[in-house]
Amino acid sequence: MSPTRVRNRRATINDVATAAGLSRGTVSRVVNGERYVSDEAKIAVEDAIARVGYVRNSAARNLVTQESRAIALIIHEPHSLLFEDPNIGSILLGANAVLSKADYQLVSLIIDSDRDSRRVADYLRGGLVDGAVIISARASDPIASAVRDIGVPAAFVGHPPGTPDLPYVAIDNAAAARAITERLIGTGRRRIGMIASAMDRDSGNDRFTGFRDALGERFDASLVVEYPLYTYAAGLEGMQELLRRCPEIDGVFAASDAVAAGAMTALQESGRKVPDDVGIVGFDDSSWALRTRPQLSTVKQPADLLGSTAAELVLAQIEGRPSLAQVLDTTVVWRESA
Amino acid sequence: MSPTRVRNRRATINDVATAAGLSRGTVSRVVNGERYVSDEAKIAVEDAIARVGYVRNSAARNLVTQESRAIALIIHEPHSLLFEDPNIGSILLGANAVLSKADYQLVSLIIDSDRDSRRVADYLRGGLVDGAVIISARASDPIASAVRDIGVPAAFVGHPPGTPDLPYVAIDNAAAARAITERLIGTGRRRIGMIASAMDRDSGNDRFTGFRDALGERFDASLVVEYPLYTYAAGLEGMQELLRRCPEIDGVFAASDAVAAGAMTALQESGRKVPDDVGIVGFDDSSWALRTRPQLSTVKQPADLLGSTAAELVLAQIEGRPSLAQVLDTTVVWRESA
DNA sequence: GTGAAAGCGCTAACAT
DNA sequence: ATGTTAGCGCTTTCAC
Repeated sequence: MSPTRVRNRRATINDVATAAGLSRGTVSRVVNGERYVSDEAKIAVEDAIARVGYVRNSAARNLVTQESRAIALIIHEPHSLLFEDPNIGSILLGANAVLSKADYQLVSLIIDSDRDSRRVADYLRGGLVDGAVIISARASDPIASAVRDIGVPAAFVGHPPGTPDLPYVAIDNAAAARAITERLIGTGRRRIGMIASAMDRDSGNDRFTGFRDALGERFDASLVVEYPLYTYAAGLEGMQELLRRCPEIDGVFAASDAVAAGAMTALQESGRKVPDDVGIVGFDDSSWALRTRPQLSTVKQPADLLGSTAAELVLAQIEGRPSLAQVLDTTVVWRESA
Repeated sequence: MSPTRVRNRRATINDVATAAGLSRGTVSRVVNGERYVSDEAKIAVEDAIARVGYVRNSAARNLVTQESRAIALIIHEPHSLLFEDPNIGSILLGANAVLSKADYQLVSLIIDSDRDSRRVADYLRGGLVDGAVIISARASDPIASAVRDIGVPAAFVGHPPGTPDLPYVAIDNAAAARAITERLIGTGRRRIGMIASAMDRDSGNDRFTGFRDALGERFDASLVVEYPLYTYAAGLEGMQELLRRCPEIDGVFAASDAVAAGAMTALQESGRKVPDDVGIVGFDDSSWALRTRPQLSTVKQPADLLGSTAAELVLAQIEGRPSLAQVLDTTVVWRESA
């Protein structure tokens, strides 16, 4: 049962004040743990709070303090990708860890329609959050410019072209792709292809660029296939297509681990051995990489650090500290697939 | 650039009223799209809003209306499981679709520490949301009883033992497990084992119960291994252990598709053929099921419907309609793995 | 150390 | 159809 309290109405600070025989001001001071309250008053208030079952109304508090101590994390992903992408969970957890420590509530808002997009923009505009991190926005995502217009402190994870000029955290996809492609070249592969994905996003586009640059003159556009999403299915089909175009292909860079896993299945179904006949590398170092046989050589991307850094960028802005874009390091993890 | 507005202060309804030469009341009516405003006034207000750059302050509005038009979705999962579980994304999207249509904002709150747990409880208590969906709470999860105590309209996805007496949506895990196990028995398997997972949750526990019941007298406890999480790794290790205990095993029920995929890898590494030597079935009909070779026979669980139904249960309570627990149907999807 | 009072920005009931 | 007014529940000067 709930404590004795006024029927049909949540107890307010006034009820507490009356019950404690003190003023609202004093109750407020106790509730906010301020100095200058006698032990006597403190006890009386705490006792009264328990008796009337008081809990503070956040709307009222936010109204007067003009802050909410909440940060939004906006996820705008195509349906299928939402939880197919192992990075999202890590980014979320990374951001939550930082915000939690700073005593901010992380609220995740997902955008799955234009209607959502508008509602989320209103949510931000209304002052219900003090800042926002925008995750994996596509190029020229309307929510991205909305965030800029609203003027709420914000940071992006990733840095798509057309993104408003706001702080971001990203990895250097092109450099990472170049590094792993060079390493693949170093194993003596002669005909190297790529299964590119998500070319409408910075990640997909830059990974392709890095691949092309690493190959230089040896780059062969006919050995590149492109799919809209980073999925296992894309890898499966893409590899089959590549095999059709060039049966002698002996090296493949897949735009993500999921894609690489699909490609490996296609390779094995075609009777080829990995890495003996064909070497294959992925990107992410997600749990996919350990699931394939042989295990995948891949690029390790610090997803949780991406999330925590973005959160810190937002906090910095709120506190008036400088908040600068950051590019995080990646490393190549070499296993058995190439 | 932002529109002409009072420096260093967001425009309020008063600024709009002054600029339009009308009263606050009229401005409020226009903003809320109420009847009884002349076209003339409407235009004047809209014009003034644009000029001063007015956006409504949600805290103030929520304070007077005593509602927020937001619903929380609380995710309390162990780290690794968070985005390993393909159902979560679907549940989220399902809930979002329903709430979006009803013009409610879905805010996802993740609990990853005790600190988070307290903060989320405060968030709910503070009146920042009008309702909550609690997803996959473990048995006796403290947040579950907190939600009950707070008294906010709520619904659970899943129905762990020890859960407060609140509406929930679930599938009948035991019945589904029984159905697919019986089908496996029907293929003539003699030594059937199970890789159980997450026995501290209703899903894991009930799937085991269903398996045991289906086998009846033929149930052999030594053919059951148990792991804390529904993961590929659990399947891999679990299958190796089962093979060690009983090399003649010819049928396996894995508690989830991810587990089944791991088990299949172990089986293949041991030189066994699926389904010829060993038949294997999973649970979820997630994207995992299509990724294995051969593809998995499994139980299809309507994850998005779980989310949308839970959201409807919450809306029903808010609107004072009856809100009853629901058990959703599952179906067996028979493919090639057994 | 505590009380009184003003006001955050908005809606809604009541006048007119 | 529009203006006036009284709060919503809280924090925060400013007195004392």
